Amino acid sequence: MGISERKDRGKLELKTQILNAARKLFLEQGFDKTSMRNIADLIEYSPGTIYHHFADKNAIFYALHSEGFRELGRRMIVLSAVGDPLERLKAMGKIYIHYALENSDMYDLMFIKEEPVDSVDDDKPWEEGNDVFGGLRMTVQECIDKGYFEGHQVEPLSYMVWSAVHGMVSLHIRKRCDVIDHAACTDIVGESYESFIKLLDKS
Amino acid sequence: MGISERKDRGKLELKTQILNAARKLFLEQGFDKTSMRNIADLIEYSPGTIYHHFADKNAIFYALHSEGFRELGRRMIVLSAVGDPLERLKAMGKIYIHYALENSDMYDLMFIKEEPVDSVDDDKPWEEGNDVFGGLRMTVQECIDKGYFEGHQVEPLSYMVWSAVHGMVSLHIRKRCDVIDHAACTDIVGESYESFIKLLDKS
DNA sequence: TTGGATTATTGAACACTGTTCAATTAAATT
DNA sequence: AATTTAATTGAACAGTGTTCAATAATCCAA
Repeated sequence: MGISERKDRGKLELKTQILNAARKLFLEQGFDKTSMRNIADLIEYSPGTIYHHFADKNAIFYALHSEGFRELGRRMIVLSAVGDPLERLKAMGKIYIHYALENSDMYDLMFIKEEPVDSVDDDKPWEEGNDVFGGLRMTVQECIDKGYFEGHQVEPLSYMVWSAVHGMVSLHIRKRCDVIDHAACTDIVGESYESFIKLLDKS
Repeated sequence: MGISERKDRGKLELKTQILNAARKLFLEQGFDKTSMRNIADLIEYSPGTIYHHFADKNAIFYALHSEGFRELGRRMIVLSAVGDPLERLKAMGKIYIHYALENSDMYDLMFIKEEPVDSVDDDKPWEEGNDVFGGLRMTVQECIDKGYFEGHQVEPLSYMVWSAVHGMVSLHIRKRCDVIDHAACTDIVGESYESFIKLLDKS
């Protein structure tokens, strides 16, 4: 079956070619302004060819979106070095925020954009998100076990922490934070997260 | 000038006709799936006519988005009855969340969707948002004045509070909260907000 | 090596999109 | 009634995602 191996390799190469072109164009000009023809032009194939490797435009960007989660997960690995769960939780938020602000287009795809309905099964909903949130939930649970956050439940508390950091970065990415007084506050996301940490420390 | 009055009235009527049709279609099928021709068909005018009342598609939905802010502001009026600023702050969040979940498409337009770059002047950035955030900032300032939130600054703290509620509702609207264990938590946004309030109360 | 079956690739075509603009119709003014 | 002004049209433009019959390239057995 040496032949079909080469076949698979060739196919995979084109698939990654498409993905590379899509990523390049997407990071340069955003999702909406990246057309299938743009991608096809860049890899010098006809538009129709792409559809033999991806069901539709969403499928391409769903693949990229998965890449983003792998990278985010990779950045979270260093957290295993942090013993105290509350400190780990705080560091987690910092990593999350850094990733989001450094890769805002990717973050957009991962957490802000409308999910393509077709690409998500009802049975296995959003596996990538589950991995990230699972890590958060575990850390929050450890905090509770150690006596932090008295009177809180793990599920709502985890969601709240996630919401706080997601809110900060997504309002920033979507430029809704122009309402902030820049004289009084240069790095609104950073300082806002410090404010949040102060709340956590008092609990 | 009785004639030009009638003229203005007629023009305004068509303008609101367009707005009504746009709102109806938008709430039924969303922004992207609502086309200019759809709107034109509904009011039985040609597509070109719309462009004599609105610069482009964004202008129409920017007008709707302004409506949304007026409604949200209207709902905030009852807060003047709440004397204690911390209680007022908490009630503010509740109203915000309720509005967002009841009018999720509108909220999408107001806080999640990419702002059309052209519709925002650099000098007067996002007036509507300023009004809402101004109310939040004032209440937070009052809290600080009364001795709550020791060691916090008004600007980052306000942004943090806003981020928390925005995060909760926007993750919910964009269906990113499927990662939550529904057995342990039926109303994730509500319970998560309760968790947040507990943090505020301890500060 | 040749012929037949597979597979990959093409590019035209379809039904849409937002937007523009010369031509037409309607209304108001002189 | 004639003329000016404003409102309205619908075809046209350049683009979109997607499909599909036709073509080109490849592989495998005889």
